[in-house]
Amino acid sequence: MRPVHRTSVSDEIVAQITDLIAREVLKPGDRLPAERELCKRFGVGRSSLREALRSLAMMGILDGRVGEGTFVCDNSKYLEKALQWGFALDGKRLHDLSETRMMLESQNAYLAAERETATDLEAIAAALEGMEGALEDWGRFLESDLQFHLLIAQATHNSILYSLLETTRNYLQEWIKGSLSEPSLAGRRAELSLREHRQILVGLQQRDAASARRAMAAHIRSSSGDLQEQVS
Amino acid sequence: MRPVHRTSVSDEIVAQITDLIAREVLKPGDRLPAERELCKRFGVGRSSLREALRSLAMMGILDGRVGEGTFVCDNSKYLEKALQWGFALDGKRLHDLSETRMMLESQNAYLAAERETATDLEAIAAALEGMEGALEDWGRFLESDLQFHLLIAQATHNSILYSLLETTRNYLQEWIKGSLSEPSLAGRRAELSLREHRQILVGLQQRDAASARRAMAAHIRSSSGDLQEQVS
DNA sequence: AAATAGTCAATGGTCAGACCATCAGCAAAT
DNA sequence: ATTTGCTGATGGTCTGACCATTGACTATTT
Repeated sequence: MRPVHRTSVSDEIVAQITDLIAREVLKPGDRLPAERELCKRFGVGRSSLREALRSLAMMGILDGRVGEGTFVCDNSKYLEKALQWGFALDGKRLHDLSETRMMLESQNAYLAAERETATDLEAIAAALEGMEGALEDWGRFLESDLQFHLLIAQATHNSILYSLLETTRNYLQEWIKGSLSEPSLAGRRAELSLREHRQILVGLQQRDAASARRAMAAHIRSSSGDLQEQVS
Repeated sequence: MRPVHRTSVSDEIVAQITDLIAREVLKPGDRLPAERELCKRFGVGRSSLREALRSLAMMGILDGRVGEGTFVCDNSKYLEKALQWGFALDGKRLHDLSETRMMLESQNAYLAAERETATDLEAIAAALEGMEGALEDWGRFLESDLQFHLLIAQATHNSILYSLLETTRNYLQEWIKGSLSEPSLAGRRAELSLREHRQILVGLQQRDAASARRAMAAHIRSSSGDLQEQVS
């Protein structure tokens, strides 16, 4: 004898729909049949169907619009949305997250240097210019800073690494913004950041992967150091 | 004028419950009030409440058991569950995943060598012995293999890195099992694997982080190489 | 002819009530 | 002390209803 297979109706519906999306029978932007129609097709009640649809909507896979219908969301947001649930952000987690980011950023710089296209480089350089032009505006400066790092991740042409970095950065971003809000420190930090970013860009432009990684690691280390001080 | 704030009932409930968990008012293992009771407290219908609970259950945050109640799941499963949704596993994704794993495993070996406790080392060594004793049983061999890698991740004492590796491994595990099912290749692979694992363990035992990382990278490279051949 | 206002059917969002299978706990029977 | 059967509570599911929103269509006005 073996444990019997217990399956709930809504779980099955979720599985079927995700399968349809994975097999590209349903593509991003597509409209699903109306709920009452789906009930008949699946042979289930509307409650169970809605519990499935709502779960998928909460995960960023589907999007229900009153009076219009239910649509398949853009794929690229899956991982990010999914990751948003699951962090309780205690002190230890924050440290772990910081460490994970360090590792992601360094390796991304390395891979980016190997794989970047001319377009990638131009965009990264533009982000750096944006930082230089926003030395007086801390908010805009941070925005360009974030862009710089995300563009490097994009240059790895690895969608998973990009998603992971995007998520970890998003979590840390608010914290960074808050911790470095003191004007005196912000000025020093901005200049330092700028120098470090230039180093990274040099490494990327020369397509020197090891150098790019080293520069990125140094930058994160110095940046994290300032943050740690603020907190501890 | 500005766009009005549109919020759905179940979204609000999800937000409230996750907030309660984040603030540790609800701790893992705790039992929530019965659904009909929660309806009264939130002042909503049972459908909306259930859509919220079901979404949280699907994300691995809650667990509903018939006749018993709804319980808060163990925190550590958040990330894993969350990551399960969001992969469509096409060819490119598989490559990206493989590359991400390479990076995680290498860095984990490095960090583990720096932070591992005596207990960690014993467990890792035990897993290696398990592999040696299962050379004739491919299934058990792979099981010990997986354990070996997970224990190293655990030795980093970074919960996020552990979760990430666990997830990527889980995705690749089935693929590994299927691809290396040919008996002839399996034997060669097992012996090679064993030698490489011993190298890693030596690095860990000497607490030589750089050496451990190098050995792990070599192992993953050789292992991935065999897999790539099988697929391409 | 064009722009505006009104109508209407379809849709997702919500609610209330009902029934079922399952489980924990307890009492009665063995 | 163990087993059996009962019972109430619970999550899982179904049904039918009502509401607010949306978009297409129609009638009205300019």
